[in-house]
Amino acid sequence: MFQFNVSHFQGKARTGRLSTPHGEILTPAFVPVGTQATVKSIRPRDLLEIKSQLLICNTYHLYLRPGVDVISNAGGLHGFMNWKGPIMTDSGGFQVLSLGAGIEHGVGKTVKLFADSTDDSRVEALVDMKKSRGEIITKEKFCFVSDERIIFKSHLDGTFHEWTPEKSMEIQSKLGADIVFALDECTSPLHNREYTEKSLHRSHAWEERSIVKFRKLHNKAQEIYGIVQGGPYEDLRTESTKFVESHDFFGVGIGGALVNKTVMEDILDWVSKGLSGKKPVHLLGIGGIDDIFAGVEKGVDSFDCADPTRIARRGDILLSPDDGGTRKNRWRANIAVAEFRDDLTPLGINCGCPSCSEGFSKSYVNHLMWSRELTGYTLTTIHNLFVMEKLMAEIREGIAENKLEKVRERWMG
RNA sequence: GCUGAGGUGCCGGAGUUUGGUCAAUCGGAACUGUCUGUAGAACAGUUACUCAUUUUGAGUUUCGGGGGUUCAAAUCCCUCCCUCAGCA
Repeated sequence: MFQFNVSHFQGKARTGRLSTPHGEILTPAFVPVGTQATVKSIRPRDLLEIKSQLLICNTYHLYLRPGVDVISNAGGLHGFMNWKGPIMTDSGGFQVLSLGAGIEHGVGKTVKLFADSTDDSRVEALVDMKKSRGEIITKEKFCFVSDERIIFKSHLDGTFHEWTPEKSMEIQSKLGADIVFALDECTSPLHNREYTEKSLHRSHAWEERSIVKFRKLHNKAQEIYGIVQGGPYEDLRTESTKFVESHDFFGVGIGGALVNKTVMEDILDWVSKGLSGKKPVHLLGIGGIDDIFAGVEKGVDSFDCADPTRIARRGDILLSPDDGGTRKNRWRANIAVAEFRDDLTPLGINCGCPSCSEGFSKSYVNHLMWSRELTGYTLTTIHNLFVMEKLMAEIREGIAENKLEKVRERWMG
């Protein structure tokens, strides 16, 4: 049922086919984020129309609401959300960061660090600086970690929930995604070497418990990815890659990789050296257009990212090179600003996405955004995901024809 | 023409009774920035001018126009203009 076959290589970049019980995924693939069993503001039929192949939903959010049994009784996520294609579920590991140290450190998973940020003294100096400016501390954490378990404090109602790797597996089994992730701890870019190393070994222990539990569940309709952690430290990344490769994981996830752009490329480089090449590789949570090229060229097969759908709801539309997207403008334009109020051209003049080909103008979407009208979010979300799919299709074709550099040149300049 | 109610920053709208802590509460809007396994249809900052600046800052011109009282006026007095409602 599960298979991963590479059909072409160009260097480390590769294109292939990932087979799951709910369909095949052409790789490299972009994975829209559907945290709460919906890609916000659009329907499964919209996803089909723009040729999205695989979604990622979030175990933590769905466990809290509507609850695992509701989804299980509906026939799992596929039945519940009426998306018949492949799905992956995150394990809750990211919430360890986003609800825990992320709040404590006052950062998301990215932070503008120095190029040589593997130097702990400089990272700690940055932490001190952020503390002195009052950018750190302040808010209460929602997630607490120990070797044995995670304790979440629900962001919805404040109730406490204990999670173990075993529990994450049980929940993910009931949710019924095609691909599940082992429970890990995603570390903050502001964690030091000592903590990151300790955390890595804890993640490995959790991942071992995850796979033992997962195999015991004998759920043939699912497969599991392990996750490489290790922060910005080469030896830890190498060790972690070896760990995931040598265990019975179907695929490899790379987590916590976007410390900053420079370090991310280093991390991808270190990890790619340790990969056997047989397992599909998913880069967790990263999907900037430049990041995707960086990942593909190191052998990454799939990317999920909340950014295209999130910025869509703010009025930022993605621009392919056909519509003036460049590295300089970060392939985007904000359609909600006043200068577009009278612009009757489509969002992307040369786009061809459902929103643009139906003729919805910048002026109209500007008005919808300005008025907070829901249709606006739908139109921009469809547009942005379409641009991502256009990018991925070009990348796949580029690799197949040994001209990836031309695709890169077209998008990156 | 009479009577009454008003004229405040991009807009709406506080503040005027008890002059100072008012470059002016609050809301909207705009602009800028942030955003990458979604506590996110979010958040932060800016929105009179000049200088200084890591911060606290200093100065100038502002609350319909003009004049006055006062150490000090969006707030008090005089006068003019304008808007709205009712009555002629």
